[in-house]
Amino acid sequence: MKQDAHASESHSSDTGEIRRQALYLALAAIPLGKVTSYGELADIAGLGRAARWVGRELSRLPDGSKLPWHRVVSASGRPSLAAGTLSGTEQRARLRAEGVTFRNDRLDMRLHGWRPGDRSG
DNA sequence: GGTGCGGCTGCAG
DNA sequence: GCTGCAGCCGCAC
Repeated sequence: MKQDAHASESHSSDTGEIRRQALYLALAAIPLGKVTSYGELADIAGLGRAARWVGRELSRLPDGSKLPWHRVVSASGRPSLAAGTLSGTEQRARLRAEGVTFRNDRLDMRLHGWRPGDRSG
C-alpha cells in the first residue's frame, strides 16, 4: 500500500535528509588510518554512483564536524582537494597523523583503502 | 518539469 | 603516469 502524502509532513526533503544521514553513517564507519573513495562511500551509503554528490556534501560539512571527512579521497588514491588549499593541507596532515603515508601526493589504496567488512578495522 | 553542474569514475590515447 | 572524454546520480536554479 502507498502512504498518503499528508501523512508525512516532512515529505518535502525527507529523502534527501535520509541519504545525508546514510552518508554520515558510512563516513563515520571508516576506521582510523583507513580511507575510502567518493564512489565507494556513495555505494556504502546506498547512493549508488552518486560519488559527485558525496564530494559536494563533504564540502558542505562544518569545520567543527566530528565526521572524518579527511578519510575520503579519489579512487586513484589522491586527495581531491588541491595541495595548496587550506582544506587540502589539513586533509593530508590528518591522514598522516593517523599513520597514512603519502608518496608523491598520493597514498596506497591497497594498503589504506577500506571497505565494509574489512577486518583491518 | 527541464537544464546545468558537481571535491567522481572508468576507459582510451 | 597524466590528459581527455563520456557516463552517472542527485541537487540547485
